[in-house]
Amino acid sequence: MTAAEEQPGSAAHVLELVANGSAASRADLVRELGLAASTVSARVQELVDAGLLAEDGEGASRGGRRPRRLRVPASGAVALAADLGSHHIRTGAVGLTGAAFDVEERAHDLTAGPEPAVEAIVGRLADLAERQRAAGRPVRGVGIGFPGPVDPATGRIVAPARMPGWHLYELRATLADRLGLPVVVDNDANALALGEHRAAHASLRHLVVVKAGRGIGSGVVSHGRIYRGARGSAGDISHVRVDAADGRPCSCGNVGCLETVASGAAIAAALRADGIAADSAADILRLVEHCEPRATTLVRQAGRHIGAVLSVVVNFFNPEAVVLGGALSGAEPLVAAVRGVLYERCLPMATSELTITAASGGPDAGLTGAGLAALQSAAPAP
Amino acid sequence: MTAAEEQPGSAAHVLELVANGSAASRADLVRELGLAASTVSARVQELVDAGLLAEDGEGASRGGRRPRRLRVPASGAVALAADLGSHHIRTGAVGLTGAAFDVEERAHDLTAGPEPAVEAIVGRLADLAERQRAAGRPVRGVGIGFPGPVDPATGRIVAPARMPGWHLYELRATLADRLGLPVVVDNDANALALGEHRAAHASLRHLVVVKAGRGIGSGVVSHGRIYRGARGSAGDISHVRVDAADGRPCSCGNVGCLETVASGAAIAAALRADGIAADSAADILRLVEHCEPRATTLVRQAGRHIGAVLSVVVNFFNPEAVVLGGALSGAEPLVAAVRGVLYERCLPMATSELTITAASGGPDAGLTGAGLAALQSAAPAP
DNA sequence: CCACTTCCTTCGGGCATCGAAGGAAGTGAC
DNA sequence: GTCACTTCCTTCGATGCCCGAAGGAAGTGG
Repeated sequence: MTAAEEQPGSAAHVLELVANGSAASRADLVRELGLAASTVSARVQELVDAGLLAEDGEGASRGGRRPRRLRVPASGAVALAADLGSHHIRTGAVGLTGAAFDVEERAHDLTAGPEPAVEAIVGRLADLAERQRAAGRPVRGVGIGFPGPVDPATGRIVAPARMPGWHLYELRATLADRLGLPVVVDNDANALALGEHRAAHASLRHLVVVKAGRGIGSGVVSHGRIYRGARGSAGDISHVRVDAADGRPCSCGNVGCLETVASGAAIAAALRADGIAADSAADILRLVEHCEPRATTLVRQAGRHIGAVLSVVVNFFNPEAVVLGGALSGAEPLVAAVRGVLYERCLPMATSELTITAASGGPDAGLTGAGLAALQSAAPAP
Repeated sequence: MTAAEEQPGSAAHVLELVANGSAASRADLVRELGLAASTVSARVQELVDAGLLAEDGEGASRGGRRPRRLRVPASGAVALAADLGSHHIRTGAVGLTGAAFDVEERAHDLTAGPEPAVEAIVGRLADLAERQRAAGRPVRGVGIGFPGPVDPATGRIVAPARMPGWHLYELRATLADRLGLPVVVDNDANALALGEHRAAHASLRHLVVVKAGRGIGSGVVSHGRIYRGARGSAGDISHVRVDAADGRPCSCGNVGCLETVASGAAIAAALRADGIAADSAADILRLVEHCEPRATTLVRQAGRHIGAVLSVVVNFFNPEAVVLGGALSGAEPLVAAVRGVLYERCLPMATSELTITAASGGPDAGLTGAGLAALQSAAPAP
């Protein structure tokens, strides 16, 4: 029932099923994987021998012998992860279960260019690596979520809006070099999508995860994996033209983009124009929670615009769920507006079994996703 | 370089590579598949023994021994195919190469309900089967392209607009029963997408094929295969709301859908309202070719509306190509308008290597796709 | 306590693929 | 012409993955 990874019954796949709770015993794995019991047993044995999996007492009987429960050992491997925002760097260690340890967020202005950002990231992650190793957890790799387009094959940043100096920056190579670990760099929305998929929707095959914060991004899960499209830019909904934004110049160089009316940055700017102090998405959220009417109106409007664009996506892509993440997804009016527009505009066939929900993975979902991506790409062999 | 089918080196895959011209010898197959030469040889031998593949003289040397050329034998298996339109039934036999034989189109009003349509289809296909068998070509199955939503798992028609009596009709089961052959039923746009992909864009992985005729549909190829989404309704762009259609009631029960301003039916209705006789998409095409200004304007406008919707799709899905098919794609102004809007509105990253083109598979592309789908689903073993 | 279920392992065997080795046929330099 | 080299394809073990049968261990429920 869970996302396929690589081969249907590979070691990595087994590990994932145990880590995310889909399977807690060999018998569960047999049911999930559809492989012969002997095959599963052999694979589990390998993983136990390699220290990547541990037996952990017995589970409840289902009418026969009790299963021997499996779990990922506490001393299991971790990946270091960093979730980069335009104004912060969030770091942490992510285990195979998707749990994040030792999470820390610091303010940092990414627009100041790549060098200071790399210094900050390397500093934080090197400390983190040391602490993890001291705690007996081997560090397998590094995952980075970057708030802009990333070429997934090379780990290079491509033409990010509003971040001069980053274009074609070799972020993966640089970090790999500095940290001496394999590094995976992906778009932040893709990281969030991966994290949400694993944390809350592991059984779904087709999923759209929207990250609504200062900017707007989306990550697409198709057939249980991140879908990137031809050039790696799939999931962009930020620069779709909407009529309500007619003529407004966008950071992408075009005019009338969704981002210019529905992003956190746009809402904050509109509030400031009305003399209401607001800078970040968190500020907006606070205003909405305090029932500031102007903020609520703007957020609801943003939700309607996002919903209008998503209605095309839902009809076209026919996902099983639309998950709203990012700071603004904490605002109920936004979620309600998106829901309303989608149910009103989309085909009944596309919405009849569609889940529309705010992200449930918490503030670490993006971090988790970046870490899981790194763990996944690192070979599970010891 | 070609679409993956099932296992990377299955018999069906080998057959497909030879059929579509990607490989003409065992050595080519080795290069395409990345398998060991011995493995490929064994698989080819099986297919030759089964009569599904034949040796055909020798090819050109590449500096060593000449390869023994492989081809699909003329007496190879075919599938019967039917491409259903709201007002016609087109039938033919499709070989593994994607060539269609014995094609015939008859007028038939599908809105009259399923029973007369089934009679017409069975009549035509039974004749066709007899002729093919007489010519020594075994008939492996039947593929149907239906102009409405199809549940791909069951081959049932689901809630087609404007076609009372078809809802939940068991088209696959009925035809399989009547013809005594395995039947595949799919949406006509999906069939067209499959046909176009094989005929002209076999090396592309992500592709959107729009069918613009009396209605508007689209078929999506992702990772080289038809993408269906959660409920099989993926690819719908017809019922996206566009502002220019504000308030117009649509056959789907909603208002303001793309279909109400950009479909062949809508254009024809607008022309009739202006006193210009037009009924079918073919009529519109004729008017455009005769430079009737009103028709040209309407078609260009339709292209802009379709382009606006596709711009969302292109940003989100990031395909390698957008292919415009269906009768209206023969109108240059429509293609030009779609191109213009896409290049204007989409992200440079999404369009920089995007191909936007009219379908090249000819009028039989949909038929071919339906037939290929049937051949593909029928096991290649004899 | 006895039949039945579930869980898991051991063992032999099937099947697909691989790589090495080599034969057949061709090219091109000398 | 001939000799080295290339390409094409086949034959023949060897290997590795997976399966199913058989069976032991442990529990449940009548």
